[in-house]
Amino acid sequence: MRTAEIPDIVIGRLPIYLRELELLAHNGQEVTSSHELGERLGISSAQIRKDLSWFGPFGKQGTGYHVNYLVEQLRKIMQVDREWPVAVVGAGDLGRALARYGGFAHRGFRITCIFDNDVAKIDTYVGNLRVMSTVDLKDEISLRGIQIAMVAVPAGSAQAVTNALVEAGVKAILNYAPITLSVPPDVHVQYIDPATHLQHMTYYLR
Amino acid sequence: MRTAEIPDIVIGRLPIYLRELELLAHNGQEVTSSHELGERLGISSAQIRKDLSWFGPFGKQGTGYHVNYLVEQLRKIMQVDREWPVAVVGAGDLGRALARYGGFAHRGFRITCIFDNDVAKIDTYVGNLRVMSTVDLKDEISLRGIQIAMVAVPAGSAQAVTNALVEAGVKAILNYAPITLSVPPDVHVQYIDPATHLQHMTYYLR
DNA sequence: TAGATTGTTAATCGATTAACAATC
DNA sequence: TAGATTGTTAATCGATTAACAATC
Repeated sequence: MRTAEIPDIVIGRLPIYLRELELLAHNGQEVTSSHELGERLGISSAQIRKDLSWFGPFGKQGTGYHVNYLVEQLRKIMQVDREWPVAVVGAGDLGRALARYGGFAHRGFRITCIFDNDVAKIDTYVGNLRVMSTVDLKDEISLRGIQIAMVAVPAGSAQAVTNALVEAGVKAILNYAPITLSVPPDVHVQYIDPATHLQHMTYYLR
Repeated sequence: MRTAEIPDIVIGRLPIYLRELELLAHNGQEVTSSHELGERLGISSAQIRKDLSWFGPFGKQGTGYHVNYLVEQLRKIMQVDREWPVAVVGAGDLGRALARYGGFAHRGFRITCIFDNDVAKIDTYVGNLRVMSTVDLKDEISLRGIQIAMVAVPAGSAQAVTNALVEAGVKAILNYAPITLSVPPDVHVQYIDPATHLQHMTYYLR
């Protein structure tokens, strides 16, 4: 049962738990505990148990959690027990790096198309992907039923690109442009802006 | 006065405020209000006023905030009223994209060196920067007094790279490797992992 | 002046932690 | 059994919001 009242801050920690559990599984570890997981992630064991308990009892008293089982359950919960097609908009350095990044394949995602508005880039290839014109963005994305997109265009074009994505039916946007996007309430946006992250830390430097 | 008790969650919003104010300034707007800013950022006006009030009174009743003045103040608070040298570790697609990214220059940062352990990459150039061997990482970074680094290496090397950075005196790390790092308490880490961000959103997709 | 908006307080809301019975 | 660890409750802690006097 997916209850709507689960806090978003809890949802945001699930991928971190999953990633660490996958690492444990990769190392051949079969069982772990909230204490061990918390230790490795810098999170309290109580918080991990509380977060998981929103979704069901996954552990055994005295024993802990079976790593593979918990991985499987978390993948189901986050719906990454499948492969989501993802569109990249922008075929600059960043867009091309994202399109070629090997880290998506085993985590539920596949980049299936890339767009740019620069005629010098259209019809060039990034790996196996032919760069398409943003003119065709809306048709291609809605035709393919793509729900997830990564925006890697300059700040000045990001809102227009976002509007086109939303019109095409995209419901989740990972935005690399250094700008806050305006989207309808049913569209999710996550922000990645390295300068913003760095500025968060410079506050603490002496 | 920089009081230690200011919540980190407040600090994390300051760069967002700054970014939006810089955009307003760029558009030639001279005055704004907590209401307008909140509207644009999807944050309540009360929260913006409360956040800013940790650092001083910056506005005028009835009028709001002078954009340029608030930009200036926020830059001082976050210490980005200067230029921080930043090291990039990893000269793969991502590391090179970061080293060439034009978005740092006006936000307080300059990439001043890039490292890789691949002999095929060492001594090649990324823009003006010569790729240096990770063998020299510790000496170069401590010699130059660099306090900020971005880690763009595979997950398997990220902790070792981090240890070297910490030994060299780095106090702020922006980590692109999909792994939770272990660092001393005086070292700050921010995480950017696109797959994690995407997984956060797939939970909500239907 | 009248209208607008700040800075701040107190109230509300939500998240984290501590503690422990249940039980493997 | 004895030791360990979960799942859950209640208490604590912290963050957000509402409201408004002050004042531009």
